[in-house]
Amino acid sequence: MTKHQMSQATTCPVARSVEVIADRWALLIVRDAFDGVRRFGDFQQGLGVARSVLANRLKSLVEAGIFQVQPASDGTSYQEYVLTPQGQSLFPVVVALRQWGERYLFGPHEAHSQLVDTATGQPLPLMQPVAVDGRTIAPEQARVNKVV
Amino acid sequence: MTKHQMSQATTCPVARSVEVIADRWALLIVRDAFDGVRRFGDFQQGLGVARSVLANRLKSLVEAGIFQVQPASDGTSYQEYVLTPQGQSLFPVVVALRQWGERYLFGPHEAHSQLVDTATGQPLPLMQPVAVDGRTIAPEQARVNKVV
DNA sequence: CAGTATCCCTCAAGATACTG
DNA sequence: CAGTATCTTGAGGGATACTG
Repeated sequence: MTKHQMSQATTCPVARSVEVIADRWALLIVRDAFDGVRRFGDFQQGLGVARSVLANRLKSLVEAGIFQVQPASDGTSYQEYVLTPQGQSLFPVVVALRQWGERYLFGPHEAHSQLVDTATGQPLPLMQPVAVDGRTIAPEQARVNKVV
Repeated sequence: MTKHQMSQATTCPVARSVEVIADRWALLIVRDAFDGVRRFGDFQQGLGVARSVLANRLKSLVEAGIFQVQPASDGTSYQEYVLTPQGQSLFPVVVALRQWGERYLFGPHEAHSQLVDTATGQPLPLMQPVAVDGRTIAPEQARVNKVV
């Protein structure tokens, strides 16, 4: 089954999301965007990705509605890549990945980058599980892919 | 920069998580596991993935500590692949991907699979944002990748 | 049924050089 | 600086056949 056939067929939102953003670079580009990066060169330097690859990914992400291109804010004639509302809605995905990584992929005393509240400047531990209607839901209480 | 070099260098939890699970199949395998799938053949049939690919992915996921292999519960001599606690902790990631997909990758009347509360049998809309210390946090209030 | 082994092939990724 | 064009390489994925 090809990717395209799959995207036509699947009724699973997880699968569709995976097709769009679950690749090596897309999520890191989005992460950097949340950190304020907007320019091609800054993405490129920060990620260490080949220019051609970055150009392709950004194009895909624009087509997917995650980024939009707009004139540079500093008056130069270049472009900026900024998250659309749809792209900003990926925040919980990035946070969930971050929380999981912090918890399982680092040693107890190993340093890692942290989430910071831009209002207070304080680090946000952010270790609460996803909440449903004000209560916490554990994996055992739900089935992820039940078709109804 | 190779993948391995990257895994040694990065202090970003998002990047480490991406290395482990952000590929085309891994997250779908985890999704199916949350839906109760445990056997090789069931994963294979459900995903439509090549056997060899599935075997590789499952091996990687076991090595990463996301799945563990255990004797089949039905008395046959085969194995079952079940999520470890670390693997179950990917629940928020899968849910976040699901929510985003539901919201942006489906038409208003297009059917999709849903999350179901196994206790009540009711579908869970699950559209609340990630909570921090009991309050809701919006993307604008935080930086994802600030190193502190 | 549950994998493993093999072959083939496509595409993603990197490097480099070039253009506006 | 911000891309585009081109080439090469290698890993990932599919199909098939084989084994316990």
